Amino acid sequence: MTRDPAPAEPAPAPPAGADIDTDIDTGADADTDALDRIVGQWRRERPDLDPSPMHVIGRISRLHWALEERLCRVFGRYDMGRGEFDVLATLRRAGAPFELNAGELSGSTMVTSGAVTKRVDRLERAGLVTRRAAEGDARGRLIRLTDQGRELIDDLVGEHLRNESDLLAGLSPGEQAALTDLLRKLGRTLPD
Amino acid sequence: MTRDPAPAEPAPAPPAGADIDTDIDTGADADTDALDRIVGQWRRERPDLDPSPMHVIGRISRLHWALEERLCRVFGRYDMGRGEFDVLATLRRAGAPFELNAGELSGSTMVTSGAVTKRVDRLERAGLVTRRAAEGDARGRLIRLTDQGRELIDDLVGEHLRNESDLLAGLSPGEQAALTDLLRKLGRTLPD
DNA sequence: GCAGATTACTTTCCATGGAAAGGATCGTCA
DNA sequence: TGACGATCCTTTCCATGGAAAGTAATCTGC
Repeated sequence: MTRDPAPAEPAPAPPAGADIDTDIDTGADADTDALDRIVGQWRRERPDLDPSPMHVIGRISRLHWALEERLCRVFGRYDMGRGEFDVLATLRRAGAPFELNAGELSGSTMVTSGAVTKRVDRLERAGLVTRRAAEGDARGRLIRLTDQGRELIDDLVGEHLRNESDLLAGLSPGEQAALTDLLRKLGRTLPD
Repeated sequence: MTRDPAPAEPAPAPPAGADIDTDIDTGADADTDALDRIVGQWRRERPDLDPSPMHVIGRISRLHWALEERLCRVFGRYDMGRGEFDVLATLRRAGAPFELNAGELSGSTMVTSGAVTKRVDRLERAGLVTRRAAEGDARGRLIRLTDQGRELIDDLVGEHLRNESDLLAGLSPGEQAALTDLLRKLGRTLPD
């Protein structure tokens, strides 16, 4: 078995439109989704709490996983996982000579240095990157795309972006821009 | 070492405001962030491609992880991981008698049945849930909150929602509602 | 010029969850 | 009624990545 078919949420729960007084019509209609149901359940069970933050945070989480699943299908066609893709893409977009040290990769891909070591191990074994000591500092390791790695990521990124574009096709360009700005602002204003 | 401090993205990259012609002012200013830099790098390296979908999808991914990290701090104060929290919260919001079968938990929490088994194992060991056979169908297992589990999740959810509310405090109620609607629409219109 | 701190990466161990096989039970239909 | 397939959960094995210790090289201050 791969995945249980999910018999849907148990409780009925009310539709629940916009939960916050100021309602801005963005063109998205008020259809109910899994998060509306979850928020409705919380309203019923804990009327003393305001579950409305879940509308944003829960949807970001669910969308993340839904998108990730679809993106990884493309990576899979190239026998590649998300982690390897991130490393190749980071090296590629850094520009010639497509070489970064492990610390830069760790920072850009937001994983620990240990994870970078393992990702690079796999890519090196596949012949897509090489590792060499940095001149002048023998502690540093420079990871560089091979020609084969460069070709692969150049193909893959094209398909990846086509895929991403398809995934967003339900939103108009204006909606995509509005969403971008709201997400950027949320990221900038996160505490800590 | 816990996490390398990330020496920031290597290339400078242009500021890049809204990439899509129709620009809707949502109040978020045009400050540059990590994704603007990434998109700028791709524009420079692959001017033949349109990297703008990354503005939405990349930010959803980054925000997901940033939020997750902050949410898990609260769970950690209760010696609890994200997976256990999800199970307790799902049982709690289902309402009395706070009992669901493993399949329902699997569907609601979006993990495989195997993962549910392990999460429930841990919660059972901690005395927060019990497992019993469903009457009428000996294959089914009913997972139910104990009183202790109910008390814990009732406290924890309060803190969790306060935390989520703080995380969104940088957005006005109207912006939160607009973001909710856009995310809901994106979720509804995802291909597949 | 060298001891101790720091840096940069690797290694080891562990936690989590997916995939797929396994086991028990149930439903169906001959 | 009993065999076969479907369903529901558990088990096993594996992949991934984090935490923290380990290792080697570099820096700092004296």
